[in-house]
Amino acid sequence: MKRIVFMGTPDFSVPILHALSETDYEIVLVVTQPDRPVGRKKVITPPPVKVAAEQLNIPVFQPEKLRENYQVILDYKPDIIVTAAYGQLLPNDLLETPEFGCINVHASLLPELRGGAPIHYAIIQGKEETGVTIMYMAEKLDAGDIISQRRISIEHDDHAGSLHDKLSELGKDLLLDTLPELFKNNIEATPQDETKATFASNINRADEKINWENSHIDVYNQIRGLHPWPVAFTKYNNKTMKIWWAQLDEKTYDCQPGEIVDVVDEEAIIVGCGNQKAIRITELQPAGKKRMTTKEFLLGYSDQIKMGTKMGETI
RNA sequence: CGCGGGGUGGAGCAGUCUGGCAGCUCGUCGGGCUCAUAACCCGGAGGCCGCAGGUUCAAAUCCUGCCCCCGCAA
Repeated sequence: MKRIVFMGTPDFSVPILHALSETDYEIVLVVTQPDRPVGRKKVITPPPVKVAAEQLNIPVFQPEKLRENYQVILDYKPDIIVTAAYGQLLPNDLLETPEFGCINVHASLLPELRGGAPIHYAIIQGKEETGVTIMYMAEKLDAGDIISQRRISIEHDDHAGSLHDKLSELGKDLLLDTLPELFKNNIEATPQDETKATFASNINRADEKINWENSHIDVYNQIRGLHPWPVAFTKYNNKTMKIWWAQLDEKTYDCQPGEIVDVVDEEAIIVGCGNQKAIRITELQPAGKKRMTTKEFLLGYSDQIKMGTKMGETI
């Protein structure tokens, strides 16, 4: 029976862990990030993979710095290390030790979208197709030789959340199909084409702010690419307003970027973008309030939404 | 003790500063109009105003403590 050490941290990794646990392979150890303070109240919270591993009665190891503290993993004598969104780079000692190597499940079609936020950026960049890649891990982030890939199309109304779930499932399936071939030494890995590498580093605050100068397509992709986390935002009346959901409006408007040009059926606020087209905001969240539909918002805030005023401006 | 907004019928809000009948929009129920309607007209139900204490003739409103939700920052 092959001995597997699984390394992962967020929700993306959980279905993969569960699937592995139902195979004939033995998961001897789960490595995940340490419990972290979460949210405003800083409640110490275990990562999803830890919760799942404990339910499966698998030992859990949570080094603060893997590079300085990995002997435990070697002691478990894994035949292979499988990672999926673990969150730390593996030291060379680990990469070189297991007989069948260290492989990673990555949520993009490498060499595109290397880095920590490939799902978000696949949508933000308006891609119509993405996928998952299983590759050997190299010292450099997400740069190892490709073992297998599987594609999936991005639907027009997909968002980061829906695509995340699909890719997690896809990655799980691909891993279950790939592992047997790997153990039979049936695979030949292909080096990545470095000239085609693109990067999707973690989302920062600036990436979440809507630039109304952009085309309505780009704005729409940004909104759905950041939904349901961390959510795109703009400014209105000098306060933060999160934009949870919107639709494209293909009509041409004579408008300034960010200008409110119309309110339709009392349930959508239409905001002009840089290309004279617009988006229809259908779900939003004013600062200090809960997420709500535009219809609900207008019941109480309609006097604050005036035609011709602009979103995105900090007064 | 990091900064800030908030808790008011089922939903979203006003009212609080300056104490004095619980208000708006929507939904809901009943009736009417209509070929018809999510449109329009009429009528009704639905509130411990987050919790506890204090001040007052009188508290959603002022004072004190607590709970909860959210936007930032980290």
